[in-house]
Amino acid sequence: MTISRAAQAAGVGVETIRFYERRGLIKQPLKPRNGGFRSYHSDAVARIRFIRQAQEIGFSLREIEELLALEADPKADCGEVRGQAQLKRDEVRRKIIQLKRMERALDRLIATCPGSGALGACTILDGLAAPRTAKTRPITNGAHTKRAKKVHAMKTVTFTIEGMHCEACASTIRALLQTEPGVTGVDVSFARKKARVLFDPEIAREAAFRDKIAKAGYRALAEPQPK
Amino acid sequence: MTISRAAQAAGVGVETIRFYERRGLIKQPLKPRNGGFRSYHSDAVARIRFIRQAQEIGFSLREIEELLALEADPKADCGEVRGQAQLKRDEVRRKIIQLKRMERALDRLIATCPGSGALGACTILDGLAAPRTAKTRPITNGAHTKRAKKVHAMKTVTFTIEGMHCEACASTIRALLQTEPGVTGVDVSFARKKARVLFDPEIAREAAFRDKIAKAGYRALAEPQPK
DNA sequence: TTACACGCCGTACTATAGTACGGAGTCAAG
DNA sequence: CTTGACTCCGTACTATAGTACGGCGTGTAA
Repeated sequence: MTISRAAQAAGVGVETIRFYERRGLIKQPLKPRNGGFRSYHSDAVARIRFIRQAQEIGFSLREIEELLALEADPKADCGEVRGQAQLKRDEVRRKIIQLKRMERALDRLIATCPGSGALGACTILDGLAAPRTAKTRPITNGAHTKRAKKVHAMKTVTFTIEGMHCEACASTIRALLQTEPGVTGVDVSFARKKARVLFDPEIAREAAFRDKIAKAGYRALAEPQPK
Repeated sequence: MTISRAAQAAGVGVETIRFYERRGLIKQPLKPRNGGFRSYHSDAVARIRFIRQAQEIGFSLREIEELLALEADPKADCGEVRGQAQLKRDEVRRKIIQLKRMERALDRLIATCPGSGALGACTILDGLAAPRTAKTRPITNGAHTKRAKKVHAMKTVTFTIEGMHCEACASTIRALLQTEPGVTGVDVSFARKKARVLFDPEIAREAAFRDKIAKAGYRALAEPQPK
């Protein structure tokens, strides 16, 4: 197999193979002494494929080099390879958590940017630049904690919303309310000009909903609550 | 706050701050007209921290620039900012999907790796070198192709495996066999010391299974096939 | 047999994301 | 008022992961 065939088979460019050879990731086949072109074995293709896939899951060429070195080492232990993979996985997991935080921040930003009204403080910075992740509160010793899984009495409140001019506005308000802590259900109707929120009164406050809606440029009028 | 204090607070080097300034990611505070050093506000620190965290989760500086642009100019047309934010959110979602894929791939590798023992049995290296998902076969034009969706006569073969000493060994063999092209089903029982493989005889060969199992350090004895 | 596509090889270039360095200016403590 | 730490600024260098280019040699097919 010529280099271009091998490149094709492995799904990379010819130059990339040469680059890997230079980097020592794959060994260059010898040129036949009677002249002619180097011949690439399908093993080389497998190796290149390995490199690419390992890269895709986040390994750098240096790390891949180490992995490949382990493979070549007859007394290497499989546990080592496994350990590398675990480290990578942890890294990936951390990244996913961060990205989710960012996604939420963007959701919030999108929600608070209704297409009209002041865009107040943007929340992307808050979303990520959170060295203060309040979640990291000290873990109290289970034996001492009194707080049993409390039965929450959920509450519903309905607002009449003024200022919505399309379905998008309703979406905005929906998204906005959903980001409030303690809120478990939201139903906003553009047609009926209503927003209904199901929430835990021990966590969320009605006033916060009104504030949030007002900040987005709408007016929320609390309805007398039936019941 | 001087630049070195800001750098310290943000956890980067002084040169990095200057680099971000040059790149336009953060604006350089003005030098006091009466001479002296520039003064950095804690907002700048927050911004730098944001940049770092966004980078960590896979955003390039260019992308971060765009993210930060969302936060800046509050007088920008809100609809535009919203649109940008939505694009960014989609990007974030794509990143999450990609990372989850990586995580799953790593999980698979970790799960099937016996965790100790000779590398011959390490399925990570095998798993990564596997000719990725043959799904990318060229789509032949339906009208011209003669090859109707051939009815494959699948075949089953059962081996008696010697040398398995725990369930993990069974997993290893399972994973190993699953990577073989043409294999559509694998059932390995540690208790019964058996491996059953469902495969397409036009693609896979029984000998290849035995080889692979042997390479992993087990012995596979073909059983007489009950038709 | 001759064209031309490919192979070989070295060097150079790209982008991203910093780091390092050298010289001049500035501040603040001893 | 000197010294040392720090700032400022531009230029240059580093690593990673390739990609491109130019000149030459070679293999194959018309």
